Amino acid sequence: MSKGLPKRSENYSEWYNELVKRADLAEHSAVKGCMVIKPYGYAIWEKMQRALDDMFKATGHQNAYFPLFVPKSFLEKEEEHAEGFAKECAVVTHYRLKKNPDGAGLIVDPDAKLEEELIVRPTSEAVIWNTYKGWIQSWRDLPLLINQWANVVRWEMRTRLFLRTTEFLWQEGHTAHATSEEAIEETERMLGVYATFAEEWMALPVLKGLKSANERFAGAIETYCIEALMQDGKALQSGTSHFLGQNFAKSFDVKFVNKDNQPEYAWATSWGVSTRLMGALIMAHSDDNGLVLPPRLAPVQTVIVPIYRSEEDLAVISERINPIVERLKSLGVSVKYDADDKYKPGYKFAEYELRGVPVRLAIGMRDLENGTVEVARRDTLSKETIALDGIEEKIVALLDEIQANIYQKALAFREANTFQIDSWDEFKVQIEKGGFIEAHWDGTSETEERIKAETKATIRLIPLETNQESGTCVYSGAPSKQRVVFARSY
RNA sequence: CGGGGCGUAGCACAGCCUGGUAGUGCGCUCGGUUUGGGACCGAGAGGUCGGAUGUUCGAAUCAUCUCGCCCCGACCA
Repeated sequence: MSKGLPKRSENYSEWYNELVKRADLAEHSAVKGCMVIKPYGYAIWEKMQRALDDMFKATGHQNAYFPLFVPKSFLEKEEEHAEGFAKECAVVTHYRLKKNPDGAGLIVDPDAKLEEELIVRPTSEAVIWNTYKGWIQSWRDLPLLINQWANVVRWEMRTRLFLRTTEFLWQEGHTAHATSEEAIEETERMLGVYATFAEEWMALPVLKGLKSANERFAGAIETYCIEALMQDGKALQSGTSHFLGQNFAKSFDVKFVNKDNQPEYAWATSWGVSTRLMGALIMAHSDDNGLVLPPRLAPVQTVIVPIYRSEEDLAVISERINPIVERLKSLGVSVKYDADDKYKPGYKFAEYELRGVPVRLAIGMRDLENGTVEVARRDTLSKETIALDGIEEKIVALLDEIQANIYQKALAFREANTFQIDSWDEFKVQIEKGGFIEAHWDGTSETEERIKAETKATIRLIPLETNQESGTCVYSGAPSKQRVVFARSY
């Protein structure tokens, strides 16, 4: 048992906040709304980055880097885009400080006012499409498939560690294509990459779909998304992929000459996932004892704790364990042998549990005599004593089993918390309990807004793969062609 | 922006109402005993009480102002 971690059932958000801090993932910084990602949390993010980056490269993308600052005039060019982000921009107005002539410290030098304000990027469409103007002339320059790993700033009113911070880390893909069809194909391809990553690496089942017009990215023709269900019954948008049409090409005058020697505007996509995925990972799997990490993203997949009374005992145990550590490493398992004398085994057990290490081995003199080892798995909290011989292969198999089990558990949770609702009364009752609600919707923004105003539920997505099933809108009673997914969300 | 809370040792907090030697737990240092689910004993080190001003013989404590952070809302691709 971990000391004093709040219970999910009693106060979910306090549980989340405490867990993030206690598991050493992140902490609040001295700067409002901004967090410090600590080494253990960053190690998980790095594993996510690595896996995603490999997937981007495998689908033909290259990394590049664009400026942190966006001149205000660039941001203004795409009107909807500008309007969508205007309310949450950090603005640089000066470039110099000076000694305070009236006292101690520094003041902003009034003589150092910028001619044009710079916006700290909330996203990079503007600066990137301004750049693409110089890169794209001919159909031969297309498709242009670029990704950037970066930080962005969105001045949200209220923040939460990982889920919504003023500054956050993400990747943003920005591609340019010769045809609408190609761009849509790209948009859908990257949504698929995100879904695959969520399911295979994060062990997080996600729904794929389209956003309604209200929820669409500012400046997009169509926004695709993946949505996951958290343990408190709220939805979390975990990734988005946008078909931007020719909006940005027109705003930034990015034209190419096609094979018929005719000028055309390029077609665009953008897609991103952020450190918010860390929040999804934490909330989807963890329990009242702490973090539960899927093995594929765990910085330490297996920890080995020796139990000993004397230095001599430890030497004997280490002699037996060291080759096992080497063998595990050669099998690609990230393993830590924790022979640190500073803490007792009980402390270590609790600590590794809190940090979500998938597999823990404990071995003492008693085991050495019996040729056994105690194997504890984090996902089920179960322990068993098994033969030490051949332990390496068993661990490799066990890690796979845990990865699959965590996914199945999350999937079962989502299925148990997905409801088809056909009456407004039932809708209002169910939304209080949480979960995904599949209901008919008449397709109008007005209805969507009224539902939101009355229940705080939003349309999370319009499913991509769905049985076309006609019905009547759960709110207005007007005809509907398919069910959409409602939920309260983060 | 509204509501609430907090700012005192590295961390978590008490003390404030009723002004008078700045405390407790964890952590840290040293010594010893311990080690199969967060060990114990002993001895130590460590604080401009967020900041400013005022009241007072005297302010962590009272008053005024101010800065900052957190939580709940509103907001949010």
